Amino acid sequence: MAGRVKNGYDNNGDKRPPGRPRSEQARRAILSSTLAFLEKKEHGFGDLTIESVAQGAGVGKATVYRWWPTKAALVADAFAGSVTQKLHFPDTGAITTDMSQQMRQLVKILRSRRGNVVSAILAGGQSDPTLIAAFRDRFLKPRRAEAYATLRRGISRGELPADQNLDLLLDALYGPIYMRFLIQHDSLTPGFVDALCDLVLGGAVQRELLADRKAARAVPSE
Amino acid sequence: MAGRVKNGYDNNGDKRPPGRPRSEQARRAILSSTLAFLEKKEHGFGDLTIESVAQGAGVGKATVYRWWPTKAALVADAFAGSVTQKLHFPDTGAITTDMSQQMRQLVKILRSRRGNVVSAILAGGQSDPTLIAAFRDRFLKPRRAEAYATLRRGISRGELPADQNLDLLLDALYGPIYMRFLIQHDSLTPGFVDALCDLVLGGAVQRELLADRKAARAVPSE
Amino acid sequence: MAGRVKNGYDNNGDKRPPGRPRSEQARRAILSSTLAFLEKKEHGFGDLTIESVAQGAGVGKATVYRWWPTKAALVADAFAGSVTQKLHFPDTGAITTDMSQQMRQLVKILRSRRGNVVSAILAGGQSDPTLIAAFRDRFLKPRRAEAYATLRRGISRGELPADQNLDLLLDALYGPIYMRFLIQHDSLTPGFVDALCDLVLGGAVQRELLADRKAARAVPSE
Amino acid sequence: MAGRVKNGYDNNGDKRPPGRPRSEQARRAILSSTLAFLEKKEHGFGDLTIESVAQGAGVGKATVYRWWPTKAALVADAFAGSVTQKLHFPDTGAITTDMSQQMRQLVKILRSRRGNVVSAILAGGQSDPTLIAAFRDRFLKPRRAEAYATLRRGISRGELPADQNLDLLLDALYGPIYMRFLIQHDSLTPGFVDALCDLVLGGAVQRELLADRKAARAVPSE
DNA sequence: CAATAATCGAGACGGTACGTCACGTCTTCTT
DNA sequence: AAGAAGACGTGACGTACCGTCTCGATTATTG
Repeated sequence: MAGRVKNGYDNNGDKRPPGRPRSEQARRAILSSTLAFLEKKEHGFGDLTIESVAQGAGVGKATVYRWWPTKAALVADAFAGSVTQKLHFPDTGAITTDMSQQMRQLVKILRSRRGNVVSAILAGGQSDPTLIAAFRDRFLKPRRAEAYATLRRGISRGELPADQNLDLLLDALYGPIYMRFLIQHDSLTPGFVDALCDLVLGGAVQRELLADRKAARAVPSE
Repeated sequence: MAGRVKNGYDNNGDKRPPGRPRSEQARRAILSSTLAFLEKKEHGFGDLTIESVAQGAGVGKATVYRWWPTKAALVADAFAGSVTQKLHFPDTGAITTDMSQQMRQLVKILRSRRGNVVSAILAGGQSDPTLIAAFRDRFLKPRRAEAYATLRRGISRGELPADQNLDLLLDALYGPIYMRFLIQHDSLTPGFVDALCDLVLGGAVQRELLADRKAARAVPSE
Repeated sequence: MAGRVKNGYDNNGDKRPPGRPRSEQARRAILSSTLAFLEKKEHGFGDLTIESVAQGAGVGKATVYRWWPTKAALVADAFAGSVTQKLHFPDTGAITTDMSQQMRQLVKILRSRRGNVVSAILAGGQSDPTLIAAFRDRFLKPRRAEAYATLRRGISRGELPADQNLDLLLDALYGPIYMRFLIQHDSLTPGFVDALCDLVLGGAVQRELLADRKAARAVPSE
Repeated sequence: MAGRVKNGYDNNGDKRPPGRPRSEQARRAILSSTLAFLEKKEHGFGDLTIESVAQGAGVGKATVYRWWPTKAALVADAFAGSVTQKLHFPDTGAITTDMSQQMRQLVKILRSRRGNVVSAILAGGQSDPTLIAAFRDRFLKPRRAEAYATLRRGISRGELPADQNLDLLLDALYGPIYMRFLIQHDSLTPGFVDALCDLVLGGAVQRELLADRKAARAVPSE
């Protein structure tokens, strides 16, 4: 988003503007330098300085400012570029395993150095709305789209009720992960992910079974 | 406990240290100034400057530094002092309403100006472990203790299975709230809280009922 | 020479260093601001703050610190730049008038606002060796060189003995001026200067006459 | 002077004020601490802090402020109390030796650690008139009084002309010493003192001889 | 092939807040 | 009352980055 239009990378017409073209090498060095900084455990969004990014990239400060209007835009770009990592939703035939496998991947990322970048963005986003918006738009939304598809598969399989509120369900699944990630009051393990899936999806699934049963019971009595 | 021991307010011996005693008025003014700053919507933890806190409190900068080693310690103290607010768990006889009523109170606080302080602490805590620890110790833990009691009431009433993992259950309940609060991808309404309680607790409750049923079914036919 | 080499004004090579060149305007504003401050009667070296110099020059504090490592170096530079003023030794044909005329000029300067700068340097120099060294090198030595020439003219004219210790003679002439200037126990007037010249140079001159006389007497009559 | 009247040491009436009497021990400790600080080569008047004086004396800051209104008053008192040292004018029968012997003593003091206190006072005095006044009144004047007597002895002995301006003569003798002491452009040795005395007093003495000679010549031959 | 134009690095610029230090005043308990 | 201890509001210290600017050098397209 930020810096995108200005960057001119969408300018896929055949006309190039005059003058020296933007240095792709500098751009990459800047984003790498930003990520490298944020991935260090002792650093947060607030500690990141444009000065150090520029120096770390071997680049003039003005080159950073020329392409990214704010620190948030820079960090958002750097983060977005780093999420090439697949957070895939498999199709195992069971909604609980579909979800838990993807959630395990997320947890793995959050616990890696890359997780530091996420916490930096979420932290910085608390005082910079554009940053949290970037996280939502570039990271959360694309994955939610996939998640919806996965859940709908579950519905069509009859594992979930058709009227299930999917947003609520997804928040019930991912909210605890982000909470433990940010507040660190308890361990963020694969085991936790599985138990969480069982609890939340189990609830929904069983509700379905109960409903079936209720419908069945409506005929003869018990 | 940042600032706590140094503050000497635990010094419950009968001997006062020599020298001019600490100004209780200055202390209060500083904490108030800090809260007042953080409660403004446009401000976050990163925007808070000791300089402005001191000026807002009509106090010298050195007086702030004398008692709080870091900005984080100051904010943690200010926050802790502000949570005299009741976040009560009622005893309505039904676990779902007990929980949802308290969660609605939490949501109300998060959506108030006080919520800004919470987000500032959670944000600041991402790069300052003492700050997030302060949040856990002074806010989260005391409330969790109450929540355990409430949930155990539910177990003794037979609403929840005795082997239910309470930490998991609480994270499933509160995680989604914190997630929506911090990422703001969806609305944080009382209705959301109720639906969330139904989903999560309903899951646990129904599992219980199912188990009963299964036990019952074990005897005659199906 | 404090600040000189770093200033890069001696860089008479043809290559300019990279980056934005130093602002000549800022440099001048800073030195002027410094002089203006010190020339006020109520101010001394100890009262001079970098903060006020910067503000008075309409310049950031960092710009001052970038080029002058200490307050002393700044004051020394400011003073050196201000001594374009002529302190000329005339050639009147008589050593006493040559010296007294220049000394009267010095006294005039010391009694002017510029004198405050001198006292500030001499005062500051008591705890900062580089400052007193700057005064010696940039002010005292150049003038002493001229004074030597003037005195040697007197020797060649036969007004002074050839073996006269010139350093001693100059201290005997200027020491009392600086003493009255700094201790202010007595008035620093042109009349004082003349009487001083008569006393000190008269002593040397008369010694010469006496010696001549003695030599003459060695023959017979007068 | 400063602090004297307030000190109440002149209060030789028989009535003592009620309450705890002033601690003589504290007073001495404060003055010693002050001198000890100023005698260190790296310290000047500007570096002296009341805080360090108090701490060095094992005394509360308020005790210093209670008795000395300014840093200058404190330093002046400390210095005055330290000049118990004899700077005696001997009576050797010859004006030149009388003076040079005392001047050698002065030079010795200036070159000792005590000299640092003198330079601190003269430096501080450049921006604090009360400090330089204290130096004049408590140190310079008493010694000048003795010097006048010594010089008048010389006049009565016929070594100096009766109309000699004594203030001028004394400044011609001491000015060069203070100049070399403060500007440090040349060595401050006993040899320098002797040569200086010869030059200045010799001038006066020879002028006297010449005058005699002229008077004699007024009759006939030689 | 020169002229033009936008980029690059470097780094100085006027600012603002940092965290420290000493100021001179005050408030407490002890002597 | 004077003492020590030490907290108080104040203000300058020297440092670090901010975001902007001005350089010479570089690298493209255009005339």
